[in-house]
This record gives sequence, structure tokens and C-alpha cells, in this order.
Amino acid sequence: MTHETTLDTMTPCHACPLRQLDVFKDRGRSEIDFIQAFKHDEIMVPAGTVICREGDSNVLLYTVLSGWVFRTKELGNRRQIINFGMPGDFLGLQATLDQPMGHGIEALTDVTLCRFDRTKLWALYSEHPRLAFDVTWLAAQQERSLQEHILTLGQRTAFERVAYILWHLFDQARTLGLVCRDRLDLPVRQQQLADALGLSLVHTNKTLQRLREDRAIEFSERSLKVLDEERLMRLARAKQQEPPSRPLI
Amino acid sequence: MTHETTLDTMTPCHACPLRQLDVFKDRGRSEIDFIQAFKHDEIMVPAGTVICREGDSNVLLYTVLSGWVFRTKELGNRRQIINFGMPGDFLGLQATLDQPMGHGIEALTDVTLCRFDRTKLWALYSEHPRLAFDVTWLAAQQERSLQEHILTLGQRTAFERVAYILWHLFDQARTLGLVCRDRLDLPVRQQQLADALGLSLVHTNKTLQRLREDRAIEFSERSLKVLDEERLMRLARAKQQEPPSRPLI
DNA sequence: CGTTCCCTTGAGACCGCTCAAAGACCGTGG
DNA sequence: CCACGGTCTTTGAGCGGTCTCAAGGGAACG
Repeated sequence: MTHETTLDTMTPCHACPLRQLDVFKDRGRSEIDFIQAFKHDEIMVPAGTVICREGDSNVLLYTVLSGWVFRTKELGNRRQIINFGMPGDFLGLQATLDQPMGHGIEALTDVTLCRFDRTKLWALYSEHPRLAFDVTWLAAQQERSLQEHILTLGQRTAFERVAYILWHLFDQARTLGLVCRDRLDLPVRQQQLADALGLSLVHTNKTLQRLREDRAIEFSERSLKVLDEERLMRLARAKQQEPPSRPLI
Repeated sequence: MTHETTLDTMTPCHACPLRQLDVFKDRGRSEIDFIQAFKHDEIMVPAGTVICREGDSNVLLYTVLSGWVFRTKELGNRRQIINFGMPGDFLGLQATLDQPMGHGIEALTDVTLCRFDRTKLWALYSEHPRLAFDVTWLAAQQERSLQEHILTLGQRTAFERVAYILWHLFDQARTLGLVCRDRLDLPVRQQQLADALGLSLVHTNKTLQRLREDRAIEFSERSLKVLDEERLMRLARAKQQEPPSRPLI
């Protein structure tokens, strides 16, 4: 089912390319060593791979090293994309403590994942309270992001939703250095935007057209260009906030 | 602005009435002692009190001891209720680590809150990894609940949403022993249901009528009676799941 | 007995949905 | 090289679910 490839040459944590980004907090040597020991292996999965399903137990813990993923929930024949995950995102925490996953996770692009041994999570808590704190921080941050999404689904119009999600993905990707000259490689289909926003594909498409006509964005060939960020944010009713310096595990 | 009353006679943690409920995990003596020391005081606030606002920093940590609260986010002149909190819910974690709260919290009914000293949170992590684990567990559980809400807002029809939220509140309250003979004291206005579901007040009201006509529920005078839980769940497209045994802090 | 808050009901408008079909692009195989 | 099927995007047409506006009723309270 999965066509995962276990990589022979793991990226050593102390040389993790993500750690060089400003968004991620600096870490002491001993913590990085622990993370290194915590890390089980590193895998590559192709776009479209189901990393785990809603209801799965015994899911490993992952950090996205490269590529994009998304979380998803199903209801009958409909599906909701909960949110998108980018490098640095920590996955699978919910399956801790005999609880099944509340959502599935799929690879949006080809993805490299650091895989961690969940049985060592307890050691992390007892030996490295600082890391334990960071795990909680990541969970709280995830909560924040979900709350914002609830606001979007509950109170924004279709037009605002589409504007918001594009800006949000753009803004988030920018902190990871993925934006170059206001242009972002955005590997998302319109159907996926629709599934994330609770809209139909057709209406999402028509709304995108309006955003293009407004000269707020260009978006084609999997590439998003933000022509006027101020305008886009106004249309999305979004407010800028400093990206917090966040932990990487 | 707040009319909070600090109670002279704090409930001792080892005699906490909530701990006697089956849903809450048993705890060792030393952990309860730590929680007791962690607890700063106990306050009573009347219905309608704003406990904290979105964007607040330096928010204390709370556990709801009795009564109901709700989390909220504003967008212009519209507001979204993120979810409702009942006894045992842990509030304010987001404000940890210099991050502002991502949502406001208000008292739905008169509420008793245990107030904790956030400066001691670090001690909790370093001295009681088990409790630290539980804090994370609570955050992950909160995440779960928000994800389900996202599914509701994104994929359920108005009718399903109303059915779902009533069943969900009913089901959750039941684990706390608040349901007696299929009847629950539900202190929620229709406007608040509407704000939680992203619907207008008018449409929420008409949808409630349909649910009443279907003989699935009775709901008036702040009292909800579930006439046919099977039917209600089917209408809500909800699926039952065992309530996990959860930690209480 | 007036005010206020909440619930209820009706009428009409509009936003977003479904159905349907065509166009664009791409990889594959004949 | 072209034909073909698959996936994704685009566009049109019409329906209906949900919204807004408006007004009235009931209960609680000073």
C-alpha cells in the first residue's frame, strides 16, 4: 500500500537543513543528541501516499523534513481537509496513549519524513522536560491554526475563504523560505482547496477567477504569485502577525 | 469589569468532586499534592463574564470546576464560537510562552474555576513528567474536538450541524453525569448555537423546529430532552465512540 | 405595565450547489 | 507521429439552501 523508501543516509539532526531557518528555535547540543537518538529512520514517500488513516492506532511520530502533507477527515462520501502541513510540522501526536488518530494524513507532494519511535516518547518527557514543553507548544500551535480555520469556515464568505487560504499558505510558506519574488510553488489542486474550505469545486474555481480578475493573484501551473499582498489580505479579512519562533523536533 | 469572587474555602484537590467521576483518571497522591500546590485559588464568575480576550498575554491557567464556558473568535462584527467547555476542561494553555491567546473565553453560566500559577508550569514539566504528559494529552484532545468541528462546518448541512451539536453536547455532558433521564440542562441560547455553527439565528431556529417535528428532541426552557438518540445520531451523521478516560488537572 | 431579551414566523433575495459539457494538458501505446 | 484516455480546469444554466429584513409573541423583571 505504501511505497515508502527507507533512506540509507539519514540527515543527521545537528545538520538538519530546517534548523538553519530563522523560524526555528536554537537548541542545545544535548537536546539535539536526544532527538537524534529518538529518530528511528527517515523515509521518502511519493505524492498521494496515505501516511495514516483516521482511526489508526500505533501510528509513528513524524516530522516533515521536506514536501507537503494534508490532514483529512471523511464523512460518508465527502471529505474535509483539516489543514496542510509543511516542513517542520510534527505529525501523529494524537495516536499517543492508545487513542486512535482523529484524522488521516496524506502526502500532497513527494515527502521526506523523519520517523520517531513512539515508545521513547515517555523518555523524552522524563528526561528532557524542555522538549516535552516543546511538544506541548506544537500541539497548542496546532490548536491555534485549527481555531483560525473554524473561524474561516464559520464566518468567512466563499470569496474570503479562498483569499484567506491562499494568503495563509503563502504566508506560512514564506517563513520557510519557500517564497521567491512573491511566487510560491503551490502543489494544490482546486479540488483540494475546495475540500479544505467546505466549498464545491465549481464555486472554488469561479471564485479563483474573481481573485485573478481583481489582480490580487496569479495562480496557474501549480504556481501562485501574489500581486498585491495588502489587497489580498484585505479581501481575506486576514491580519498579519509575527511568526513566532518555533521549536523543531 | 470582571465581578469575580475569590472563594475563601477552596475545594481541596484530593477531595475534588470531579475526581469521583469515572471519566477522569485516577491519580497518585504525590501528583495530587503537586496540583494542590500548583493551584493558586478558586474563583466564581457570573454568567456572561469575559474570562479572557483573544490576544491577551499573561493569562492564567484554569480548570473548569463547575459551569459552562465557551471559546470565541471575532471577525469584524461577526463572531464564531469555537467550542463549549464543561467541568474538567483546561483553559489558557495557549497563552504559555509569550504567545497571546488565539481565542477569547466567556462564561456561559455561572462558573467556578480553579486558577493555576503559570510560573509553576515549568516546575510541573521538570518535576512531574506524568502531569506534563497529561497536559499534552489534553491539548491533543482539544485538537481532536476542533477537527471534528471543522468537519461539521465544512461538510455537514445546516440540519446535520444542529443535530450534531445537540447530540455532541448531550453526549459530552453525559460523561460528566449531567444527563438525567435523557434530559440535560442546556444553558445555550439559539444565537449561541448559530454562532457555533456558522448559521444565522433565523435558520437555526427553523432547523430546531424541524428536529422537534421529527420527534428527535424536545428543547425549550434551557432544557434538552433527547427522545430518540439513535435517530438524532443518524440525522447528525455522528458516530458513537467510547469516551476515553481522561486526565484532570 | 413598560422594557428587554429571546424565540418564532413569513417573505423575498442571493450565494453557493449540482448537473452538464467542453477545453487544456499529459503520458501511453499503437 | 497521432490517437486515446485520464486528470484537472473552465464555463454555463438552473435550482435550492441559507441569508437578511421585518414583525410579532411570550416570559422575566423593575
